[in-house]
Amino acid sequence: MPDVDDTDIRQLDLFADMADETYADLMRGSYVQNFPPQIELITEGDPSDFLHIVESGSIDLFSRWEGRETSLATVRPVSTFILAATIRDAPYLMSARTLEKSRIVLVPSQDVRRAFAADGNFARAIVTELAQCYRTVVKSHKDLKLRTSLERLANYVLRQQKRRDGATAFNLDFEKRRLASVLGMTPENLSRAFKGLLPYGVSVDGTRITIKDQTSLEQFAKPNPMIDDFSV
Amino acid sequence: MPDVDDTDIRQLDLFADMADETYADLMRGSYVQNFPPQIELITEGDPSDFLHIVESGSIDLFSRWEGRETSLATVRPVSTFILAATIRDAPYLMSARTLEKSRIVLVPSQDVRRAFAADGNFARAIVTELAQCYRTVVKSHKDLKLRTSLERLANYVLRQQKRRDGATAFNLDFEKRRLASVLGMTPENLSRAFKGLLPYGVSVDGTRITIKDQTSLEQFAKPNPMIDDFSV
DNA sequence: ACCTGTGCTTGACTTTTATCAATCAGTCGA
DNA sequence: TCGACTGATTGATAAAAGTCAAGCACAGGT
Repeated sequence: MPDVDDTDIRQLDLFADMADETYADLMRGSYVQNFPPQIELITEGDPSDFLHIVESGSIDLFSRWEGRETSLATVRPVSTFILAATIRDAPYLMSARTLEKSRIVLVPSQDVRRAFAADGNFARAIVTELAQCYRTVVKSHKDLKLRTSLERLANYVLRQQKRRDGATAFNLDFEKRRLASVLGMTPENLSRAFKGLLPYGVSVDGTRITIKDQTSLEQFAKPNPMIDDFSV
Repeated sequence: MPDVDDTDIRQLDLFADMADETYADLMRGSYVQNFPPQIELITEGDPSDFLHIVESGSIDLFSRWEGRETSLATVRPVSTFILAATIRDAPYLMSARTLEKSRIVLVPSQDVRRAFAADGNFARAIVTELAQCYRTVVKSHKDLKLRTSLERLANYVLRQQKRRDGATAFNLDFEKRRLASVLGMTPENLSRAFKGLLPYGVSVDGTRITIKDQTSLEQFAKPNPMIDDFSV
């Protein structure tokens, strides 16, 4: 893998404690590729031939069924996706597409499984990563089942704000229709939901969100670490 | 752990390949307890002091938020729950209660983490288990986001039928209101949904489901292995 | 056999969410 | 500068799901 600056990758929790030899082994069969926006990298149901690592850009994980489609998550650098399918040697459960121009490292799944069997530290790192992924999905599942769309949006706004160190104004980092899909609603409804947050001091201008009344928003949203705190 | 017949447990994929010594170590600090029905074993947000293993009975994993409550999964013997919280040493994300009289093994989380660090085979077994759990939640998430409640019910019926080796009639194995909660709807709506399946040859008498027109039901439900096949 | 409680069902109604159609706003390229 | 396109918004309407209240059915205890 001569053309990849793999220092970032080596630093990932997943690989950091891996033996040098195993890491070199793993990277030997890997390759890097640049993809334009809106390219479908993998399709659910396909066999999991590669573990993917996003070096730059961003990836939409989504799923289709009977003509419907929903976004499940966004992957940002530097992290991996479809680890579970790779480990279980099972088909991908989600499809993935680039949202923007993205640089992806492709690691053959067979090599990952071999490294997993050979290197205890790697196996342990995978556990931590998977446990994290698992807990994240459980949280979104709770979000979806326990809250109305307005509540989901309110809490989403608060989570974003936290990511921006509490700024009272910030820009959404993706299209509204994708946000709608992630939150489990239609674009039309997202528009209306934003209006529904006006009484709680949230205003929207294009892609820019402004929180004018933090207290009021929090009182409405009732954020809960067991759903909203992605670090826990 | 003198009072537990642990042969079942030793057979679990999670422990099968573990070194004898590590296993003995792990079980030394564990204990078994019998619980009556409807006992809340753990509450979300609490620190994860024990890994739980269901020896007999059944467990409801659920979550509460602002007075609302939803069931997320049912755990049946012999298997573990809350593995992810234990491994990450993070608070439980779900609450758990006994549905019936249940026999539970409690393994101190610290011991599990120690065994995990010491025994590579155990670490690998945990990976497989977690990957499985993760994929299961992703599937229910897709079910919830991509389907209407009628479609979810139809596919649920088909999944149950599969579990009973394709029998055309079988009994639901839990209360309808809990089924409603699992499927993300109200009990009233579940009643109506069952009626909605009548045109597709599904009839319900109390707890007994009869499938009279398999083809018609499948045509409506459009089951998909990437959502409904729990073995994949 | 008869209460009594619990869970299930039903009907009427409300709220929430989706759909369809039209319009608007901003971007990009000719 | 002007279309042409794409995504966002709005309004009207419909469908889906939830709520509330009443009635029913069955099981368990007396």
